[in-house]
Amino acid sequence: MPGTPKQRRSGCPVSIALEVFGDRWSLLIVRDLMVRGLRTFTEFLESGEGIATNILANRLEKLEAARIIAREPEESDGRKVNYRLTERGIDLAPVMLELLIWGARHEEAGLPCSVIARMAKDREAVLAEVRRRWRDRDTTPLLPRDIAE
Amino acid sequence: MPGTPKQRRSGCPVSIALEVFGDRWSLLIVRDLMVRGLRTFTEFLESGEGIATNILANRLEKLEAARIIAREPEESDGRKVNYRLTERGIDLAPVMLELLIWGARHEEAGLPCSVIARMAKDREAVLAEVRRRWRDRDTTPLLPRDIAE
DNA sequence: AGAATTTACTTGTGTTTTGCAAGTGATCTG
DNA sequence: CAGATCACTTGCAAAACACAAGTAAATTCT
Repeated sequence: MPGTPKQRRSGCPVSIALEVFGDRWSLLIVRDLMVRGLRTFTEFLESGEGIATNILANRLEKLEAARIIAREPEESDGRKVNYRLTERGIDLAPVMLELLIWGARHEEAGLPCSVIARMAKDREAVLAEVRRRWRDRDTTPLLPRDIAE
Repeated sequence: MPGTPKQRRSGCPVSIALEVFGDRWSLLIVRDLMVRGLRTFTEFLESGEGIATNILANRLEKLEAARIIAREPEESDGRKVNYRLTERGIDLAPVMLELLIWGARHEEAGLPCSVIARMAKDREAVLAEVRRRWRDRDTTPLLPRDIAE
């Protein structure tokens, strides 16, 4: 039945959050929007993770339905669609930062230890900067690609 | 083949973290261990999310392989196996807390606003308490079940 | 001691989700 | 107008998942 609301597994906020973006791809799209400054379908496709086109389309749809991202067709080019984070989306910044710190600390990631240490130490400053960029629609990547890998 | 390393999609720490626990169930098991004080297969099964036995077995196996949890058979009862968080596992506390805050703030969760506000404000204190409980093997739930829902 | 119960799983089956390749239509560029 | 670009959709095979049932070892009951 279309329109049937999915039932929640439990009232736990963690469970609810995972129902929305608990999969291998959703948060990577959010990451691309949040720290890499990507905005279009093709850019996400080429971001290096190897997501398939149908899955990407499906995740964009779900993230939009969850009001984490919004789609806006570009005026200057009718083919393009720009995706951007909503307020709910940018509020995922702390989650993203902690994921980054955990991943960098516990797995052999490409980030130098100094960068990780700084991020963990200046948590609030990093988050403020992410939020500022979002407000100002400043899409320069937070981490240069050669450092971020 | 067990022990065969999966190839990584990218060197990004976020991507690496999501490869390990980017699904609907893994972090719920970590949550049960971290804040609810659950430790056995049956307890996880009955935690209210409705995970199937084969999936639970599979996730426990994967989390153990990722060294996020460890299994130790109980001495006093040869049938039981206790699972516990490793150091890598307890280091997921900040991720868990931010997920909790996001979920509670943005979705209609069962938590009262006052509890959320306190958690967000006393972040460091909450994390210290979680870590202390882990060190002391204190398994009393962080949140009473009637509040945590 | 034997029977029933508990515990931690495994196995089988059908459904859903995913990954891959190819294709489509609208728009833009040369 | 021809070809390229962009954001997708479609078809199909493979993998993951959900559900129900079953199993083996350890423990408790009688």
